[in-house]
Amino acid sequence: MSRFSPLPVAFYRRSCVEVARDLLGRYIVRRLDGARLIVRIVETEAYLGEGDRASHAWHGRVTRRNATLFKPGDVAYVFLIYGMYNCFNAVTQAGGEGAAVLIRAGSPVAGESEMARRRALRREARPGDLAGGPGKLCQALGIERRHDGGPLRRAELRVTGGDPAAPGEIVSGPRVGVDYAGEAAGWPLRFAIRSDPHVSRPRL
DNA sequence: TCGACGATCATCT
DNA sequence: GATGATCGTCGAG
Repeated sequence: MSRFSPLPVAFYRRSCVEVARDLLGRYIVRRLDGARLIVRIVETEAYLGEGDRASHAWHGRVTRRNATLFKPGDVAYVFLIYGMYNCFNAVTQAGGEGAAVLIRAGSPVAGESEMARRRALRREARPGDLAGGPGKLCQALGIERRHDGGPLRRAELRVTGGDPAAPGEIVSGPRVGVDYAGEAAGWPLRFAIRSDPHVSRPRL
């Protein structure tokens, strides 16, 4: 598999946690107004589905907002958070389970100046400024609600083979921003490439 | 119909 | 460390 060919459907139809780890190092390739924006995924979080209180699929509840979560793997789940930012997920597993992987951070590979423009940075970019957080990443890559439900294998937006992280350089810890989720808040479902400067805060 | 809230971020102190 | 921005969605009424 080459760095720029889309990951096959079968890649996503595995356990959510497995996919979350395997997505580290892969590329998100975004075609936008003739430009090509690329980031390498350096941080992910697994959201397991109905048994996971932090998941939008908690309790198996299906609503208009989260319907995409229950599709079979290989589609994007994009939702608006705090009225201002989007979050980009890859839906995983066979379908009907509500399992997905949140893409929390990426390291810019190509199109940095366009990303900086989209992020409206007022100062020189420091590591993590462009895509070091789920909201930032979507802003930098122009990922919006209209991508919700779309396959991750289109020219407009795709996830490709990239430069996968070695298992030994993967670290894990509790997920960010889910303190309300009781026991699930402590589950080590956040994954990142060790010491990568573009990983979001708090650092793992 | 309405009130509460969130898988965040930038900008303060 | 604390706070305000900002709005679609959900579930209660």
